Amino acid sequence: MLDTLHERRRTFVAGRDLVHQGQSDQAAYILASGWACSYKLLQDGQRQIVDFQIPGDFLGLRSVLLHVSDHSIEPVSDIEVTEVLASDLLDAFARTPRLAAAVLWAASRDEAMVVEHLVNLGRRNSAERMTHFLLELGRRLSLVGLGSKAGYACPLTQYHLADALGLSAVHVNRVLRQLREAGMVTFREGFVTFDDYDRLAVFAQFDPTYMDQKGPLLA
Amino acid sequence: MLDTLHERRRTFVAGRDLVHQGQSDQAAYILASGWACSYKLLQDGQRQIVDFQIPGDFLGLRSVLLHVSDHSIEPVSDIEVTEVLASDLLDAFARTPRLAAAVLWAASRDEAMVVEHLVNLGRRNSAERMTHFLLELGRRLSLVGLGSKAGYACPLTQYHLADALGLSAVHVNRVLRQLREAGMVTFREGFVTFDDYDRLAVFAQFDPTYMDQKGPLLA
DNA sequence: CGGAGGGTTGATTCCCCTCAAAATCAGTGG
DNA sequence: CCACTGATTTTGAGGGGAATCAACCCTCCG
Repeated sequence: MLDTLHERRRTFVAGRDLVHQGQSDQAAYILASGWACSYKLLQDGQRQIVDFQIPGDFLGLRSVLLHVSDHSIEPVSDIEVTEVLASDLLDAFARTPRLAAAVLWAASRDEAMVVEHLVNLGRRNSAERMTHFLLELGRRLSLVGLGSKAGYACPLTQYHLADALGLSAVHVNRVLRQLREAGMVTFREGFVTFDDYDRLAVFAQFDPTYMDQKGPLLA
Repeated sequence: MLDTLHERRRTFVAGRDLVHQGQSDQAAYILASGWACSYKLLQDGQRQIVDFQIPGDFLGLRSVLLHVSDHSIEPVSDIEVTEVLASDLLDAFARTPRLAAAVLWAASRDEAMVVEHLVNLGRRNSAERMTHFLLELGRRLSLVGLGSKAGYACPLTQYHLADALGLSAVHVNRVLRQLREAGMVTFREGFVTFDDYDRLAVFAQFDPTYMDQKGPLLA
């Protein structure tokens, strides 16, 4: 069923937005390779990154369901996606209720992720926040074979981290140094290396149950 | 269709959790009267309130869809709810695809709300954050006839505000005083009064488009 | 070879936290 | 009717974490 949806394959270059805040009648995409991020801009130019998307993730699902996009999406690296037209998706829901249930499950999982980010911003200090973020990303990448408890390749800049964690880029740099010198985690030259995974997990109170869902409910 | 789901009516007293983090196979509820809040606890005892629910809102939808609850729900005041059993909801999805689409839309709207809270925590200072929060609540209450641009009744304590906004209760108190003395908004004795709505909206960069959705897409 | 993007470091400032103590208020039982 | 208790709000003093401002470095690339 899903295969019939995989329509057009497209590529986008790093830095040029796929979706703009306020845009309507948008298509959704499934990310085939590369990384992207979804973010919101404030009027004064500040931005908050809501989440990063890695291969296998949906892009812009909420934009389709709400008819209008409340956020922008930027490719972090060059990316390949397969486009899913809104109309096709809706038709598929009507013909295959279980697909709707599956998408509902996926949307809930996304929301659980955003909720955990909210906790991260609201109640953890900068070092815990950074650690939790890097661990979460590692776990997600592991699930699709792109990482392990040793580490992973990571195309993000320190500016990306700052905008995701609600910190300044300068402070991100200091926190990374602190974590590196403490022998906990190293972020350098496009790679994240976990120097002491277990200590990191305790330090950040990292409890991954919110991302390890059993899969869609059996309707 | 929805009416057949409205099963048991139940009441809960303020302060005693309806749903516990980690609980599985939970029912969902529709809030008939009173206020509730969903929150997550950290191991060190801090808590982050994710959202408040007001009459008409769904409670615990995500818990049902994910089989297990990643958050707790506490009644802020005494509340009345109607219980919706998970099994009934799933049956209804199978029989009425449009209902699934509608619930998917509702879930997306909830997520948009959480995303805005994320921006609030990440990129606004305490006064802007407070203002934005009070405006959002006012708008939501207005939609169900419980508020206006003049203000609304609000059962929250300053501790609730602190846990929702990622601040300390002491600082919440100072911010409220500051806003009151600036002639912008008054939070007192269970009432929020907007003293200068337009100035507040500009100050907090409050753009309510993320909550004014047109309704479920027509499948 | 100049420029842009990204990373690093220091000095200073300030927002918000923590600790501490009162004041106010609602409920409760004697 | 009042003493007592606990929850909530208020205010002050002091400290610290992160922001801001300002350089400087490096690498890559047209």
